[in-house]
Amino acid sequence: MKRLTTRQKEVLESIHKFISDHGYPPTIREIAKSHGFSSPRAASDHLKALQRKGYISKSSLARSIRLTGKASGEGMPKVPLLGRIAAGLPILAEQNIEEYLVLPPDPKNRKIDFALRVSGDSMTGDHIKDGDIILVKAQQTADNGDIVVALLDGQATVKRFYRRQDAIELKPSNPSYEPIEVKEDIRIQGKVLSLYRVL
Amino acid sequence: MKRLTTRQKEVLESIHKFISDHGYPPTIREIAKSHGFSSPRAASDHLKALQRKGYISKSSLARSIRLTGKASGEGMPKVPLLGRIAAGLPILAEQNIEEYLVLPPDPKNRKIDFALRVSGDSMTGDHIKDGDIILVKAQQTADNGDIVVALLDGQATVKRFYRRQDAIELKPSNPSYEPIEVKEDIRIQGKVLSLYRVL
DNA sequence: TTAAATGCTATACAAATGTATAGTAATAAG
DNA sequence: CTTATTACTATACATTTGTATAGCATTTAA
Repeated sequence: MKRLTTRQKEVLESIHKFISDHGYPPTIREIAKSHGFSSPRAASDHLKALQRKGYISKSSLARSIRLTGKASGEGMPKVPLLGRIAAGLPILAEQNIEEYLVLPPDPKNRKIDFALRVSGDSMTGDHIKDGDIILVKAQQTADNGDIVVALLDGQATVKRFYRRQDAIELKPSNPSYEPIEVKEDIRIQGKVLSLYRVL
Repeated sequence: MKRLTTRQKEVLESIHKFISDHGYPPTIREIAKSHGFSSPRAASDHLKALQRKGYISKSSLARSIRLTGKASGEGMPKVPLLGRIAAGLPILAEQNIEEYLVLPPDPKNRKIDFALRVSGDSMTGDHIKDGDIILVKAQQTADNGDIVVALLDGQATVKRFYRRQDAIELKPSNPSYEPIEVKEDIRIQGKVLSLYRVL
């Protein structure tokens, strides 16, 4: 799913709010008005972009906008899906949030704090592949063998966690990658609880 | 809440179904058409009655019907999770249903018909491992390269689908397994759309 | 560097849509 | 018995609404 511009995010958010306030989707002119556009065309352009990027679907009928994915699940738990991690910021900083995901209830009743799109193939030994979305519980430490999210050089990375004598080993499960040794464990951001993949 | 007539119940039910099918409420004419009324007035009369009796609320805007109270509390989509497949029965037979899963809305807005727990490691080349839950759209055929669910010897199996000259090839993505040739494609039960894994 | 995408203003138009008017007939309520 | 409610047909009309046309300035991607 392609990324949205700030403006497009605002428009999508306003549609979400309108539906949750009114119970039915807004018209193009209602969207325009709520953003101060003086022409329906401005709102229509945004809708076309949102549709092209897969965030909404619509027909040529009145009030026929449908939110795909996230907002259609009212009342379900929502977690932030983190995109590119900006260096120096806390991982859950708003700048890092790409969108919000609706999740099914965790089968073991654990709390999911955030989701992250996996990039790279360093964990293919655990059958975690590029593009997979991992669901993560935020925590600062972990047990040996846990799959964790850690910040390395301002980038979020997924690795297996092992506590050594005087360091932490972050081990890729793909043997073509080398294990990484870090001194502090404060870079641990969370533990991976589940995985979701769209084919 | 005043009681409804049979006809009014039918109309209310059709509105409910329309919203759950389309994601937005119907127009007066769409309601009329679905009940075979030749005049929008007929549907409008029913809406007035439903509003007076407190079952809906509406404004004078397009598609502004709202279901009040419990009628609006739509549940999330639930799909059957299939367990051991009983030989000779249709895959969606009640005997095969282990439990019902609440799913997040599909990001591409596709319809999920059932879920299946993967058993075995024949698809590890696609990073689908034992215990994974695959979300499947029911269909009788597929395109080359699709990952499908098929019935082989009364057992549900997940393989890649390839149409050959006079047969169907079901190919495991784990090279230590041999491809399977079948004559008919009527055993295809559905196409795998997404995957969920609990760690 | 050139094309595509973004983000708008302004106006116009045909189709979609809620509502109104004018009836008819059967049933239920007071 | 009379009135309100139910349950419709048929047509008309003003608004609402999506979309189209014609621009323009800025930013992003190839």
